[in-house]
Amino acid sequence: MAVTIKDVAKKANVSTATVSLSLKDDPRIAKTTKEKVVKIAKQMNYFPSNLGRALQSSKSHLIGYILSDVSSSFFNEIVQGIGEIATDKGYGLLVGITDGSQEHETRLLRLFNGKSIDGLIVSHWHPKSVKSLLEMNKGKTPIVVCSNISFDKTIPAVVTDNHLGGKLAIEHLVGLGHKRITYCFSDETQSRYNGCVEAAKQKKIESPRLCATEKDLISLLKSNKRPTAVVAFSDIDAIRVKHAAEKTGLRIPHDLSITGFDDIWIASLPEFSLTTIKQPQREIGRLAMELLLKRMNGENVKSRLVTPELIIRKSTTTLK
Amino acid sequence: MAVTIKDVAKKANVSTATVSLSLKDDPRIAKTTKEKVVKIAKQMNYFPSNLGRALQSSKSHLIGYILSDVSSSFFNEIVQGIGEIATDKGYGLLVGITDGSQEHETRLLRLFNGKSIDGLIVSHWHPKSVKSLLEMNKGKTPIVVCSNISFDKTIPAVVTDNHLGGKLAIEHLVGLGHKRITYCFSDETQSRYNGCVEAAKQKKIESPRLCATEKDLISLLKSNKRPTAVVAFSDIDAIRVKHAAEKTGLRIPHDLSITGFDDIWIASLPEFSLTTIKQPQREIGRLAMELLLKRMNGENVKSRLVTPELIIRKSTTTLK
DNA sequence: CAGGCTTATTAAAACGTTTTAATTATAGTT
DNA sequence: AACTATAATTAAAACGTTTTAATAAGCCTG
Repeated sequence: MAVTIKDVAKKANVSTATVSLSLKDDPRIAKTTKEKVVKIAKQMNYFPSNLGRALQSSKSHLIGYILSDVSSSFFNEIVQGIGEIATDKGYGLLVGITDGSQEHETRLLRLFNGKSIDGLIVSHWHPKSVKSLLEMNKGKTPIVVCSNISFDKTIPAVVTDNHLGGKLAIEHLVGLGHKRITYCFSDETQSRYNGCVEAAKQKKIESPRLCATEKDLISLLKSNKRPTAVVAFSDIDAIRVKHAAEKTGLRIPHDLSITGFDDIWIASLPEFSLTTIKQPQREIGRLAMELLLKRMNGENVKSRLVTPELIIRKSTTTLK
Repeated sequence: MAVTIKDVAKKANVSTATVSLSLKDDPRIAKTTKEKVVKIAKQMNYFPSNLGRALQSSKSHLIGYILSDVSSSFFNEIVQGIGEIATDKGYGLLVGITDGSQEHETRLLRLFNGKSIDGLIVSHWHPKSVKSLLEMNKGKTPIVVCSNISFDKTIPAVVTDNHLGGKLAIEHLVGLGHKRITYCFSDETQSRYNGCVEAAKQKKIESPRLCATEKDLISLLKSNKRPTAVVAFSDIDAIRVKHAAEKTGLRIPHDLSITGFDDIWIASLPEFSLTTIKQPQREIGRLAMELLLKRMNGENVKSRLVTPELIIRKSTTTLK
């Protein structure tokens, strides 16, 4: 089918070894033959098959990325960041999207293993997969976690400084005069929430209370000691908060200030104009890939915290 | 490193051929040995390397997907559809995101070629790539186009029936009493717009006029023969239209009805509540992958039109 | 000009599979 | 017991590379 190194060798009247060496400009072979071979190879439109190469070097030049079903644009940007660096360095990016179920994920892991990937980036994993992930990592397939806390201290992660993010949100709100603040909704890792708590302590306001569901929030908003501001876990959550507030007749930001997290694109639409803590998504992806490349290169790398940034829009205002 | 077929063969005291055959349950080899081999293989945690396999069969079990920089969630869903089927059938999904530039795209194509992909799905391409794409397709790498008209009649495409989509929008609006309708903004392939034109003719209203920019739209809206409804090319465009209308003091849907296209997730938010023509994104992805599989299997397949659906929300209303 | 260095090239093995054709073992007939 | 048919197993080649160690060719040097 495709033209192989043998074809080139035959045409050039040399051995395949000579072709191989010539093509990587090895000093051992004579300049004149090198030129001849290179010319012929180009002429025949020869490209080395990665299959042969991979087999021989046991390097597939493939890296895997696992994320779970996400419709939000957040991970889109991350994939793009990873892909940029990967393509740049000649790596193919194998993406696997799980639905979060374990079977799906094991299947994916198997598939990746079968493809002999050289490295793996994960943004999501099932608790039951941890053992096999750890095994891969011990073996020949280094792993880095992207935009999530790591499942094991030996696996480096690239993640936003969520603690700082939480602090930024609280400091902003306190600066506007808010003293009673609620945190919505979930925060599995607690780090954003913890940042809020710490900042609240520093600013000497009462610790933000956690609110897990819309229903809880609504009854809270109807009570007479209702919060004047909400820190939401994400922009999506912020929108949920907005809807809940509006349902109880509260106006944003007049009656309730809201901050989001992420700065996904809709946050800037006038309908929301969300004050939010921006994460540099694309950069996170690029960084994760760069770290992985280093690990694949045998270097020892540390986790990286990336700095979030407060974006002030119109969903927060001074307390009257 | 990893356990190979030879290791298994040695341990089981048989040849590699026997192992290979046993593992695929070939009738030629005796039940008892088969069982022994399978047990040992499982025990040693042996998985055949796809590299060796691919080399020998010249099938990499990898398929490529090329899309251009998209932040919208639209293609996210498509990737997911493709990925579902691919993983299901044991194929790895190699995704390449281009920025639309030709260099980037040729680089990607090279990369994919090097990885010996078995098939390719494209949602976007640069005109200059057409030649190499056609070459691949002639060769051993079938191509299908996904969610875009095909660049060549020999390449099957999976795409929404845009013409019908346009018609649905117009028919809905005419049903509400609208007679003067504008189409915003772009429509490279014209098929949605053409659908509108045809429906307008059938319904005997004046042909919708095309409006290319916000500026044009705003002056149109300010004129005394302003449209009472707008058909937007996409949901994103619909939002742009909404913003432009609001800028001129018009209220949606009272003063202006708007229809979108796609039904991306934000369309259903109360802030927009967009009447729109829904495309089954995930389904499109799955279909594209299925078609590709067939082509890879040597079957001859035809392009597929998928049927869009009118979703009525609150951005359209009867003409007073 | 025999022996010793370089320099340039190549044969052959290796990577992990699958597959074809050949070999060996087993059982079944006379 | 000799032969054949059948069943079970395997040796070896092939896929496309890279790399190591060996060979060949050329040039000095004494």
